[in-house]
Amino acid sequence: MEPKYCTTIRHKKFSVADTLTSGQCFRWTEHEGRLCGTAFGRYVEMEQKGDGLTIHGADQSDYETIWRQYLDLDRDYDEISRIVTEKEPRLADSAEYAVGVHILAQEPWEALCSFVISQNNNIPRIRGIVSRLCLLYGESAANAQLAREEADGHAFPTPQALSEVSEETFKQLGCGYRAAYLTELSRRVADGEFDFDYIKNAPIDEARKMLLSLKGVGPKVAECALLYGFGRLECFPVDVWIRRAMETEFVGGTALIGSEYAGVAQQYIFEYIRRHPERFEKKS
DNA sequence: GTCCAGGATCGGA
DNA sequence: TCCGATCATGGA
Repeated sequence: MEPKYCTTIRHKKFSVADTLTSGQCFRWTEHEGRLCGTAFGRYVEMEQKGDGLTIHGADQSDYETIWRQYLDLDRDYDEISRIVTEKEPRLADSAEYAVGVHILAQEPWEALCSFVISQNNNIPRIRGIVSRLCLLYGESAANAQLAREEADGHAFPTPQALSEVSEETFKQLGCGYRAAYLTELSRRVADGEFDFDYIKNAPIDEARKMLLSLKGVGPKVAECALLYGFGRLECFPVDVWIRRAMETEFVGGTALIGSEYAGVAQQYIFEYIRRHPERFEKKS
């Protein structure tokens, strides 16, 4: 597929596969070693060999204006790893393990909506729901015909598009009790009640308060949306897995919470758990 | 059949 | 303020 853009990754430990399959977003699929999907209206396939990254379907302009920021390639994660480990030495294993995972700069609406769907749900099922929403209500990317899975070639639906979907339809698509949340959420956002650019730059507690005013958005979903969709790296989402880790590995709390890169540390912990689930299985 | 998942809401103490 | 029940759904 043309065009394609090749670059050398500065942060050599970066892993595009680990980053895109780390539970931050629910859209990318892997085919023959390529990560395939649509963001910002463009369908691309990403391929990494060592520190070489090829983005099939993107030209230099796309790279500079979209993918470089989306993958957070200009940030020094070695330095962040050092900073968070210094603040919390018990994190050293996780940080070393997961330093290849960057925090994605997703579109705010997609992150917010995806994590409303994620509540009390599991990742495969979340991915299925998101995929169906994209296929049915998301616009086709310009080169969507190249997509290996049809839904991968569709953008995440806009708030306007979802505001026209009935609650009953959301249920039929497997959203369960979250259907009512999606209905109200997309209507309020489509009505312009939320200025995402304002939330992006607002004082963090004000940003939290605004998101928490949405039905279906509690503390965890708000933190995820802020971290993955609004670029607020200090946010620290606590799900059942992180809670278990706090009860075993980080007894007594951690100085990380509230610090500048708490969200990155959280992602390192999550990644560590994800790769060693047997160490964190639910206690009976 | 039971338990669980990147939880939030609600009513009652 | 805090706590338990409840909320759909599909996989283990």
